[in-house]
Amino acid sequence: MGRGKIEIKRIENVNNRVVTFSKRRNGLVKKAKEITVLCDAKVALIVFASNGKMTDYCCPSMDLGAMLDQYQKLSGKKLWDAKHENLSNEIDKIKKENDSLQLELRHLKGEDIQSLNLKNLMAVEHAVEHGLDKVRDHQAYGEKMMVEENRQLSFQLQQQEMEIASNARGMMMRDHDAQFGYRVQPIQPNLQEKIMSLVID
Amino acid sequence: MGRGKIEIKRIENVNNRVVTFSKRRNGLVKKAKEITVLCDAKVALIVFASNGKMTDYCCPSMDLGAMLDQYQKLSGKKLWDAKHENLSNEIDKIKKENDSLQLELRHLKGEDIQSLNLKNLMAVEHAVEHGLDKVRDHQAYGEKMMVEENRQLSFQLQQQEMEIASNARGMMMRDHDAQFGYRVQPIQPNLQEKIMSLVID
DNA sequence: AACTATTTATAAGA
DNA sequence: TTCTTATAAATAGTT
Repeated sequence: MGRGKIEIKRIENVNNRVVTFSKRRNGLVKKAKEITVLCDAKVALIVFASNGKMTDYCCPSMDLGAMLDQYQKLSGKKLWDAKHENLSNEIDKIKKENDSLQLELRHLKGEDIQSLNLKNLMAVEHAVEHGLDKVRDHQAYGEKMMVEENRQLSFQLQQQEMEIASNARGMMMRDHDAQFGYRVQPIQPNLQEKIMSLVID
Repeated sequence: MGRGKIEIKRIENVNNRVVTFSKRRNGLVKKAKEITVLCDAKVALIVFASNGKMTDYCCPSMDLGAMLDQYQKLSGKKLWDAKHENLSNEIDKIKKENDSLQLELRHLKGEDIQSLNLKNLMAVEHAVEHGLDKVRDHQAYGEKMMVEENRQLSFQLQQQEMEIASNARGMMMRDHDAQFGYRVQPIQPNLQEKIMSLVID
């Protein structure tokens, strides 16, 4: 419908294609609106131009979400129900995992143990005893490290005092021995940090 | 476009309306196909007749699901993402809860305690000690109940023996004292079951 | 963005 | 529904 007949195939001239798109898209939306009004129809229309720009129309009597729900019912095709189901399943799985963790935790804290039989009760006792041992070992280790740190700090202090004494002597000797000056480095520089992290909140 | 001009308003004559719907719906789909081919456009079209019957068209280069994903991105409107987001958020929340439960559990078992500071470490120690006490109390309670149960069983046994002796005596007296017959009931009927659940796997 | 010659869609009738 | 056909509407090519 125009000055000349055209074949229905891709318009190669970019400009013509863009102009034709614009005209026909307007026509399509107009027709969609008309059939909606004339015939009481429900219409949803989404158009993407080749440049990605979108145009859409949805009849006023039903929103797109409802249209698509209806589409899924009538066509049997799934648009989002599948994803939806997967997520729901995952939630169920994680919730169960959560419940069993929570129960185990309560057992280790000595709660709800009425529900345990003797064998499981003994397993819990062993787990708890073992945990307690490890916690106490760890604390003992911390104390041991503290003692070691003390020893090292004392050592460094002594070294620094010696250095100061040496520098003082050097000054008195007009820097005569400066080439033999030295600086003490901590043997394990991060040790103190590690221990402090155990002690400080 | 036809024998006469028409106003764009609802066609009241049902038959005309249905016929017009049919013609215009075909026209709409045809136009949708044409713009798809001519202009490289992506088009999705869903039409419901007033009787509920559905017609749809989707360009061959993209399925409806992908079209709608794109629609949501470009329009910012949510069709099903809202539902999905809720579910995803819930999953995240539960997963985090899960992680912290798991960490707490490991701590109570004496694992990963390097990451605890002294204050938390002591809290864990107290929790574990308390749990151990409760587990041991519970076991002690079970043993005590066992002793008590034994005592009661002995008592019942004795009562039954007396009953049997009494019945034997009654028979000899030709049921003369039957109105004074009695039956021993267990004092705590479910006690044994409770204890067995502690002992049996 | 207008114009307009032509093609296409379709309203009414059969 | 389908076909026909007169007419309205859409639009291809042009300005």
